[in-house]
Amino acid sequence: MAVDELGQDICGVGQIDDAKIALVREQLVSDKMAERLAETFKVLSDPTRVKVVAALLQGELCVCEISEIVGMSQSAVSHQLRKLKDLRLVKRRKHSKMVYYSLDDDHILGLITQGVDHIKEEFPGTYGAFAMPGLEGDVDGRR
Amino acid sequence: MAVDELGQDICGVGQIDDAKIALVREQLVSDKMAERLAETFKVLSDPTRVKVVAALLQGELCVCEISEIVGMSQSAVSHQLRKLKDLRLVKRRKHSKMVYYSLDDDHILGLITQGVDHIKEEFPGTYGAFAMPGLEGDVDGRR
DNA sequence: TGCATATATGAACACTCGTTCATATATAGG
DNA sequence: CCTATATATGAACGAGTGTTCATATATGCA
Repeated sequence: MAVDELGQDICGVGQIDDAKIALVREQLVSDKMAERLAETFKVLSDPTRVKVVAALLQGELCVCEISEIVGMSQSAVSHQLRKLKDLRLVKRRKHSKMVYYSLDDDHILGLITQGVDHIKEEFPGTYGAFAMPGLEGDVDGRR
Repeated sequence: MAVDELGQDICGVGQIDDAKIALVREQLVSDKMAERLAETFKVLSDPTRVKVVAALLQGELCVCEISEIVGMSQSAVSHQLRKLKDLRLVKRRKHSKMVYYSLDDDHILGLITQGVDHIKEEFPGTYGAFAMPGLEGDVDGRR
């Protein structure tokens, strides 16, 4: 039976509890993976950064273009780009005075796509233009 | 040429700027979608919630089982389950005194899978057991 | 060299978040 | 009824976040 760290009974559902919990724990993500997954999702947990990433799905852009597109100050965008870069969602390319940012790998598109599909299923409705490569879904979220 | 709200030139890269920015903006996610995407990712941006979701990938669990599995207090888990439920990542089923939680739809597995693939590409290495359905990747992240 | 422009960054602020603690609600069993 | 158990929740605390503002760095051009 499952007991807590004080040795008291919890969740009195029978004697197979311990085995079940041990089994689930065995198959669970490691602490390190859970932490890195959380970090990765956290960097996409801000509307400004989502917009930046969505804009970059269409190709590389310099900082001031991104700033114009998402409607935020150059400083704010620069701070956010650093976070995206630290978590390796975007990479930089310098050319003369400008710095061009682009997506670092193609799992980013997959993450956004899964997120969009989830939202369209849970909150059906139209969300405006969203016809980026690989995301040409209709309003029902089917493709 | 792109100008800021004061009418000053920015990003002096030529006269096609305005058109490019307008084009990217047209294809951009809507404000509402960006907000909802950020909300969805935010709920996965905490290691405790990631572990809860990962545990539920193996099937439904009651609160005290989840509490045991992730090693957190019943209260903390209950608070987090509410957030997961508000964002419709999990759903509840009551039976006598217990409440059983399970994943709400199958995009959640997709989100975790994409996240894991991204992490295994950016930070190669072993992350312990992670052999949940659909996630039987080797240490290189290939399948 | 000197000035303008593109980007980065540190400090500071209001705001949000996750946990703990205490307590409330609900159900089962006597 | 009363007690025990499973879960939910409000308050409060420290920790962290995103923005703005001022300023620093770096590059291009005259």
